[in-house]
Amino acid sequence: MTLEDVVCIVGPTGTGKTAAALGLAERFGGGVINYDSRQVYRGVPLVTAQPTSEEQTQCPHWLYGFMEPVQAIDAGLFSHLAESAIGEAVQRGLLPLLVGGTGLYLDALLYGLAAIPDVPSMIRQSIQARYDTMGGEALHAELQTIDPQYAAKIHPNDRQRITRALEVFETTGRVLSSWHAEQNPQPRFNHLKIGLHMDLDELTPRLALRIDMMLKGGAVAEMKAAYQKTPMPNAPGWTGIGCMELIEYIRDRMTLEQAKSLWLRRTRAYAKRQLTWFKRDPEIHWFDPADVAAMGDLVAKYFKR
RNA sequence: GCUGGGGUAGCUCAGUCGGUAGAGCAGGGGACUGAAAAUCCCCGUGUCGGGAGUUCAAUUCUCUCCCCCAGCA
Repeated sequence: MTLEDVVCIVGPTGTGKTAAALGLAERFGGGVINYDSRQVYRGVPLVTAQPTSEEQTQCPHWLYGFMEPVQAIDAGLFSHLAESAIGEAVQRGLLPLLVGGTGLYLDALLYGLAAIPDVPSMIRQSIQARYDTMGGEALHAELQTIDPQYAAKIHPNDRQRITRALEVFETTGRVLSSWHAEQNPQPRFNHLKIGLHMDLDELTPRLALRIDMMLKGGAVAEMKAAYQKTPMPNAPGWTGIGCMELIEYIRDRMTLEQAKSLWLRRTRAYAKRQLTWFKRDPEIHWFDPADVAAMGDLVAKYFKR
């Protein structure tokens, strides 16, 4: 069985991935599939920088704004959904263009995940509770005895990874590093990664400008309406940068100025983490974000289209 | 003008019973295998407002000057 061709557009937030994707879609007859963990949520298209409805009419789009804010998404669910979206696009004769910023989701999709079953919420909750009462040191020490290999890789303060490792062990009776070891790293698609490169100094003013544009475009009203429908500050859909700050403002816990400056700082820090993540990926071909023609030439050459 | 509180890292501040100083945030670097726009790790020399005095030694005590804040005039 031959692998499907897919183009992945990567890079930090705010570099113009949407524009590049639309350019490539036009040239090759493509369909855009989202791999951004926050743009899947309904009700906040502006704040999460989803493609506008105008942009979405230019070619078919998948996986934008379809989840309810109370629903949680994770790499496994995403990978599953994206796989079928790719299938649909191919069936329609379109070149799938994966666009987004969640590196983990892209890896999960391209290389697959270990077949770890879902963790029952009872188990998750009890481990969370133990972390709260006993602390990271104690649970890390516990992990050290059951899975020294994985424990060595993570820090006692890393609550998320420690509790994940323990809950997987409790659920499956197997240790996380053994699950990971059985994975085969074969790609599941014939993929080409195109990176839009921009360093932080250049990106920062663009991010600030984008926040201003979002606010001018009605971001507060959008968030207010969405929050009224789902008035839970901790809903999974509200964990995106921008949402959290605007909710604080809406709930009168912050001035708009405070919300704005926090929003920018966190966006910038996020962009930096993305840069770090993508920087180490040798598969990525880096481009000037504006040079869509050069990206297209590489796509043409690589896939002989 | 008077009284009180301040002037310490880019910002907000802690501290030194006298032996030249440290947190949070910001910033820089990094990790990342089912919460990932998450979670986490590493990196801190700065005329301790200026000047003078006491002292072996002052950012720390004293005096003085400058600046900020609050209150009183």
